[in-house]
Amino acid sequence: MPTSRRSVLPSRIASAEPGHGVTLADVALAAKVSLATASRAFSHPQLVREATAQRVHEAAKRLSFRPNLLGAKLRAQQTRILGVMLPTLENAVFAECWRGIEASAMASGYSLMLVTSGYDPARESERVEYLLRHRVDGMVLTVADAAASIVLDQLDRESVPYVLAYNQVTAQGTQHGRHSVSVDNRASACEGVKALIAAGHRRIVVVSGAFMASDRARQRFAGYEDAMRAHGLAALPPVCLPSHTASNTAQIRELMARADTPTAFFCTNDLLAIGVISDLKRLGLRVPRDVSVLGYDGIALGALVEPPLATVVQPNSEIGAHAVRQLLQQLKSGDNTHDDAAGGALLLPHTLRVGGTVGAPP
Amino acid sequence: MPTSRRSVLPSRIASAEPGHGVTLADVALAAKVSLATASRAFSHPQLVREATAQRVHEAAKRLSFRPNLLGAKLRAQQTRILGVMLPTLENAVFAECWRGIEASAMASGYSLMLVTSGYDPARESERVEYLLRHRVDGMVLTVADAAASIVLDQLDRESVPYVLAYNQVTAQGTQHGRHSVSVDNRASACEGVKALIAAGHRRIVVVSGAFMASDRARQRFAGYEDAMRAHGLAALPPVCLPSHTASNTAQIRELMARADTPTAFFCTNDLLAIGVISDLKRLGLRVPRDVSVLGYDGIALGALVEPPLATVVQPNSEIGAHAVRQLLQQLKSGDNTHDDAAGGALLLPHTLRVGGTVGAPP
DNA sequence: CTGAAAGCGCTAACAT
DNA sequence: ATGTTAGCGCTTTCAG
Repeated sequence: MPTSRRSVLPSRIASAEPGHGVTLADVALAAKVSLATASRAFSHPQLVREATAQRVHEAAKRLSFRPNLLGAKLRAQQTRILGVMLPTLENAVFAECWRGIEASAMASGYSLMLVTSGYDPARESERVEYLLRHRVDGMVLTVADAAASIVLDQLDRESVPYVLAYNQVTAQGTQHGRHSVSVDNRASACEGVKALIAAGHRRIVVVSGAFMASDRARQRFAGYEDAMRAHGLAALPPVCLPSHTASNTAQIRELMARADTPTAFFCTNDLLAIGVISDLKRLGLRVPRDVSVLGYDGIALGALVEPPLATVVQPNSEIGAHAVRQLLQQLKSGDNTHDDAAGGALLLPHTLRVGGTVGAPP
Repeated sequence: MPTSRRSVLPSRIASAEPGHGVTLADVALAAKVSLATASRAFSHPQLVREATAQRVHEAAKRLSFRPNLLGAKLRAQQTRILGVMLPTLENAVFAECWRGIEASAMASGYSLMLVTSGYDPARESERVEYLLRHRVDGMVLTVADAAASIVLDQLDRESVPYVLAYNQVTAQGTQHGRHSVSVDNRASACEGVKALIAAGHRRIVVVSGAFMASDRARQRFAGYEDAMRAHGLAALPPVCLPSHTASNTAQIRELMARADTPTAFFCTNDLLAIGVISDLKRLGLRVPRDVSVLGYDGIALGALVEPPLATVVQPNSEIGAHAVRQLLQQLKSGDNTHDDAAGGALLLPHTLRVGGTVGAPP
């Protein structure tokens, strides 16, 4: 009678908590089958006679049995849990991405464990270690700078399967067998800036949050340089605004007070763009009448405001969904990241949303 | 030699994956102590001689041992994992709340499992079941309508410890021993509307997303009625906009075309408010010159736009942090939710942000 | 098709 | 202070 030993546990109220404390052994007992058969009735129904399976399921329902995933996971030596590390959810880009991640993981029967890093490398390491202790089967993550990431190096060393989202693996990263899902940051930024140029702009300034720390900001800046160069225009030095969200009226004012005041801003993300537009308004400037602003990300909010934010649109939830799919595939084809020749950067199509905050120069 | 049996597992590459596959038994062996002592060196260092503990830790580092939380959790019969169910992260309110939840949980050594419900009751049940299978010790959640929530009833029945965030437990909920952390929705909304009235507005219309489905929308509407009544004004019927984010220019136009056109809108959340402001602009109306708009939530973005969104500010990340703290306390004081007399609604202070999109009526 | 039994990695009595 | 041992709930050979 393997059921009676549970009474040693402190203050377990027998029937007050249905499903809590009912084990597969109890179900087996109630269905008058062995533990093994009960297990099979759930995991491998084809290995058990129809009628027997029925009995087991009935007993399970009657006892409101809830399988304890912990036991299964421990035994199976794989958790079917995916770790997800994103910089923050307060930037809608990542919130939208999470939607894709969750949908994709759920659809494949995988669970998720989310942590945020706040773009802080120290926290990145700590959180990853934390995910690893939970024995996640793999991870989807966005790091500040993939090219200089201690945490990715560690993951490579331990050959933990992972897929980057948004960070775009470059030639150098490919050697490590890294995988990534993103848009083509450089080409898409170039396209966006070309649209600005096509609208008549010549003095275009890039505005970026932590420029040095973000690989994407740098890639997008390179795209800007490409576009400017292609049209024989001088690339201006980027302006770095301290925070991703705070208003920086002072810096903007200074910029607009210079001799050759820019006629357009290319902000490396939408949140920043929205902040810049507000700063501009505060200075009495109208957008796009006096200055044009182009963002990057394509968060839903951008389409909501008036005028709509012109921007380079990434398929955020798709990026998340594909990252999971990619990771799952990697898991299936053996734990070793390095054997998959199809690895590297998966580039998803971007689109341009123009009009709105982009117009002709004054 | 309990270490050699692991070789039966399929394709385990011995030293390629440090930490992966190294068990406490290996560490014990290397440190020449028993499994129990090795365990104690980590969990109860005071029960072990200094020098011994040292040896164990060294061995652990040398083998890059990473504890498998699964084993510990299974044995401990508590996972130290908290489930979190939020409607969506794409509304910044919940993203901000998550920040508080994560910080608070991490600080207390708890892990998190996040799911989103999309305000869909069916998905709510499914996701909660999912969390329960993972044996979360308790949950923090926000449901569409706490008063009519199947999932909360289930949680009550099974006496799973949980704390509501944003949903405000009312007298009826208190009987079930429910806990919640929120602002005082009704009083704060009332205050907000009074500010509108103080600015000179008389014809104030409430705009809400899914009104019938959201308890908070209803409570905030009640606050609006209180304010109107207190000033002898007629409460107008609320306007329900289908989506939380979509633009609804047509409906707004219709509203503004009526004889007694409202001079102010009270939107039951900030995202909605931002949408309404854009719709108004599209109709050629200026905010707050022609119409005033008051939001509710206090998302960071609202302070960023120009003019800044007038709104009722909730301490979102605090709500999350307190919900976790509350839950942890509940877990400590025994699993039974119903014995805690201190239960009920924890109300956090709200603030008002006026000016910006609220001005005098035309 | 079903059962018995051996663990997955860890912790906590219970002995020394 | 340390070792021995018995499981946590589940899956899965290996035998019948």
